[in-house]
Amino acid sequence: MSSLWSRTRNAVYGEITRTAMELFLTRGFDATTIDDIAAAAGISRRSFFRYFGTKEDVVLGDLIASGDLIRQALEARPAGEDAWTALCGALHSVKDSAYDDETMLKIFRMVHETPSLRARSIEKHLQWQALLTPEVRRRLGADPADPWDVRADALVATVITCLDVAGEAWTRAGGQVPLEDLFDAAVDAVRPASCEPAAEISTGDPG
Amino acid sequence: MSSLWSRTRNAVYGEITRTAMELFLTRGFDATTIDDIAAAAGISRRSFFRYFGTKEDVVLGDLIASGDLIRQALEARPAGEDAWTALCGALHSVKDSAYDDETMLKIFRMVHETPSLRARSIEKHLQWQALLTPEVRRRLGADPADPWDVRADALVATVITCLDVAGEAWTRAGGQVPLEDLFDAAVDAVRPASCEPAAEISTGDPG
DNA sequence: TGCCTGATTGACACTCAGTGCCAGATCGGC
DNA sequence: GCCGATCTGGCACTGAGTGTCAATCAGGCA
Repeated sequence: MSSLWSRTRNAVYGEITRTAMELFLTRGFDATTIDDIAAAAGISRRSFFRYFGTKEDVVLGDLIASGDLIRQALEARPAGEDAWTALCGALHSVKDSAYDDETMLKIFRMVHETPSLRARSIEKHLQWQALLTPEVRRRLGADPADPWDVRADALVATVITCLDVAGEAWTRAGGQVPLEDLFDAAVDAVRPASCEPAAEISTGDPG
Repeated sequence: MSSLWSRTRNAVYGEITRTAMELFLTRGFDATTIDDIAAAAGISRRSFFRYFGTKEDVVLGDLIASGDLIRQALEARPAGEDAWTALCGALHSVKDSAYDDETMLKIFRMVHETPSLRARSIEKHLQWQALLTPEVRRRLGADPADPWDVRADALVATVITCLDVAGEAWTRAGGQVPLEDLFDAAVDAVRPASCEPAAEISTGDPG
């Protein structure tokens, strides 16, 4: 039952996020203390930590949630599709709305320029990797318990890294170029279209 | 002149590293405070921070130094070589000696299991990327100021990611397989040998 | 309506990382 | 032996994050 308790909790969660993001974007991430956030949101310092483990999680909280969406998108891909194509297709489903493009650009820049945020963002991406690897292993026909088989890990990590690179270039370019295009360019630089599908389960007729 | 001042400094630096690493590996990274390290090394708490910016830097201090070695190795690669091959070759020159394999395994595991260490390790790798990208851009013939060209960034980030994946697999496998082999396997999974050299400056005779 | 249980909250105290400041010691050159 | 530069230790401070405890409040039950 998600009655008053959890509804209140969600409301407070959203309120903290809104308040904190506004402070971050105006006076900067490091210059905003948790006392500032708590005071502005009308809660106690201690309560803040009951909603967010760290200050960084306020900014990157949605990231881990979208990791699960990507996993679902990956599993929904056609069964015969090779792992690389499926992975790229699934990553295309990352649409962090909830913010307009200009705000998104500010947030990206902030994450990019703040070491602790940058690091935590990458940690989240590592969690994505753990989420996606099993399905890729399955598609590659790899033994799930074989620690020597690095193919799936390499593929997943690479594609996510391409997304990172694209995001970085997107901020550098001031959001002038669609993120998708940059992602595609990064992916194509790593594995040109001329490449035949990497490791495939088999039985596939070429084409 | 690197006379007494810097010689003493280097000696103290090494002493702190040795002492701290011993504490880390016995009682754990998080369970070791900087006061512990300072006391064991016979210096003041304040002086510790004159040698290391953070506690993590004691463990990962050599990493940033090897970044420069990789850059040199990359620049020393044959001029005609395609960027991908040159990058992989340069990465092979990462040999963190100074520790035996068993100690190395413990350190890897510690870094892997400690979030703050993991994060900082990734930050260092980002610094590697910034170091290596210019040379790769040069090899690709990219405009140094063009923020839209993501090829070099994608290539560098991918190869470094492969090294990460290999390192992770190496710890999972208990160091049973040479790190180089795992790295090669990861690289080959991303871009099979059947691929033709990605983006090349040109004029190269095939071979 | 009144009570009980469980989850939430705020307040206080605490540890620890990291920084700024200042006085004293120490080395190198003169 | 003196002087400037550098290193050192000690002190105080901010800020993140945690443990604890009493007070509060929703919901179920008689």
